[in-house]
Amino acid sequence: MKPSIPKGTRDFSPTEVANRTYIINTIKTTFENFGFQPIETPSFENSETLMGKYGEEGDRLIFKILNSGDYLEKVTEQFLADKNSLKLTPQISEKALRYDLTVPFARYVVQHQNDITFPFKRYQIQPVWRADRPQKGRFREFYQCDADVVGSDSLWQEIDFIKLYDTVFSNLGLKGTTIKINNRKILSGIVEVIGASDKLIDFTVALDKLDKIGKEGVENEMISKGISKEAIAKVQPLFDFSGNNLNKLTSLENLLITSEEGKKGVSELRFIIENIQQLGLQSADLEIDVTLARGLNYYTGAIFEVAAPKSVSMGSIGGGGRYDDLTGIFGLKDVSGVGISFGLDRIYLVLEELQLFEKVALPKPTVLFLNFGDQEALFCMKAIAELRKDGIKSELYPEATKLKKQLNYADKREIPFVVIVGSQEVEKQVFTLKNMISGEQTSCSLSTLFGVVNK
RNA sequence: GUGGUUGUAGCUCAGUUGGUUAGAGCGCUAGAUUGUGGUUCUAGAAGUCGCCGGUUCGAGCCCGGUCUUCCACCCCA
Repeated sequence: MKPSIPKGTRDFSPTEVANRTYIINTIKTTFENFGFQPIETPSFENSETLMGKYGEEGDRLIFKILNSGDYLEKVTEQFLADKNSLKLTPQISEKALRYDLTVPFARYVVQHQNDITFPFKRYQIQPVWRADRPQKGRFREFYQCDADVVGSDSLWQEIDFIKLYDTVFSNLGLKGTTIKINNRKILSGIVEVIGASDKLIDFTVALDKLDKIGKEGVENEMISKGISKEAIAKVQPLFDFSGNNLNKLTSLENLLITSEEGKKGVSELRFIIENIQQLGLQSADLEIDVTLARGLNYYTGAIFEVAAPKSVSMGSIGGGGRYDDLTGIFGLKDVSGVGISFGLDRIYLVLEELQLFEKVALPKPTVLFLNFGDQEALFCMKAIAELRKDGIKSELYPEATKLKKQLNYADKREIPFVVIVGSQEVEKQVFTLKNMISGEQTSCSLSTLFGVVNK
C-alpha cells in the first residue's frame, strides 16, 4: 500500500511547524493583549448544533461522522429504498466535525451562561473541517483563529476589532492589508429601497461579484434572479461607488434616506469610520465595501473581511461581523456578539510568498557529542546532563559509527558545535570542542566548554 | 456539486509517430580517508511509469473508469 493522506489535508515539516507556531503565537499574544481569554471546544459536535447554521451550501460542506456500531440496524427498508441522502443522513450520523468556531462558541456561551461574566471576550485557535474541493489557499482541514465578544452591543467593540486586525498584521510584519467593512443593515436598506426585500440574498450575492464579472454581469444575474430593471436602476450609484470612506457614507445616506434600517446601518458605519480615523491604523487600510456580503446567515450588523496585500493573489485572510441573535438559536435571547477570524493557513501562504519568515529559527541542538563507544558515551552523557541543566540544547549521536557519518549529521542539521570524546579524552578527562563553522578545534575542560557554547 | 488540469527513482524533472534492457540532476549508500564534516573523484542501490480495466503482435505514450494535484465556477478562511 502506498501511504497517502486525504485530499485537502497536509503534513507539516519541522520548518513549517516552526513558522506556523510563530504566527499562532503572534496572534495569541495580541489576543491576550486585547483582553481575550482562550477556550477550546471539541473537534466534533452533535449534528443538530451545526446543521442549518451555514445555509444549504454549508450543510453540504459539513463532514458527517457515521454512527458507531451497526449504523444501519435501525434504519427502515423504506429509507434505504428511497435513496434520499438528505433524509437518511440524520439516521446514520448524529455527529459532525466542526465547520467553524463561531457556532460552537455560541453553543458554549448558552451552555455555560451561568459561569460566564458578560461581556465575555474569548479567543479560540483550532482546526475546522470543510468537505470543499481544495484549491489555492483552500483546504479541507485548516485553522481558524477567532476572537469574539458576546454580551455587548457597543460599537466600540467593532472599533477594537479593527484595531486588533491591524495590530496582528503589523506584528507579523504584513503591510498593506485591506480591512473591508460593510453593514448588513445597509444591504437590507438597499433592497428595501428598491422594493426587493425578499431578494436580499440573491441581490447581495450578485452584488458581491461586481469585482469579478463587472456591472453588466451583476445586472444580468440580478435580472435572472427576478429583480426588476427599475429596481436595479435605483441603485446605480452602487455600481460606480468610489471616493474615500466619507464620500461613500454621504452617498449611502442619500441613497437610503427612505429606509430607517438603512440609515441606522450608515450611522453605525460612520461611527466606526470616524473613530478609527481618530485612532489611526499602523499598517492596514480600512475601506467601506458595500459589495461585501459574507456570512449573511447570521451577521446582522457590521461585516468584515480582510484582503491580503494587492501584490499577492489570495482569497480573504480574515472575516467577521456582528451577530445579534446567534445564541438565540440555542435558547439565549438578546445577547449580541461580534467577532473576527484569522485564516492561519492563508496568512502562512501570504507570509511565505512575501518572504517574511526569515526570522523563524528551527529548534536544534547547539552541541552534538560524537559517539566512540559505550564507555565514551557514558562520559559524554554526564556532560550532556550538565549542559541541559543550564538550558544548552545538546545530544549524543546514538551510534558509534564512523566519524565521517557523525560529522555529516552535525553538518546537515547545522549544529554549530561538536564535542569529540575518544579514549584519549576520557583518560585525560577533557573534551575536544570543534566549531563547525570555522573548523577550529580545541581541547578544554567542561567549564571552558560551557563558556564557549553558551555565548 | 460543475468544468478543466496533473501524476515517471526519496526530490525536481526528461522520455520523439506506440517498438528491445525507462534516463538525468540532486539526494542516499560504499570507497579514496580505521579520530574529523562542508569540496572533489570512483562505484553502487533504488521505478508494479498513481491505481483498475480496455485497444494492440507490442502501452510510460492511445481509450474508459477511479484516486490524487493544481486551477476556474459555486462557496469560503
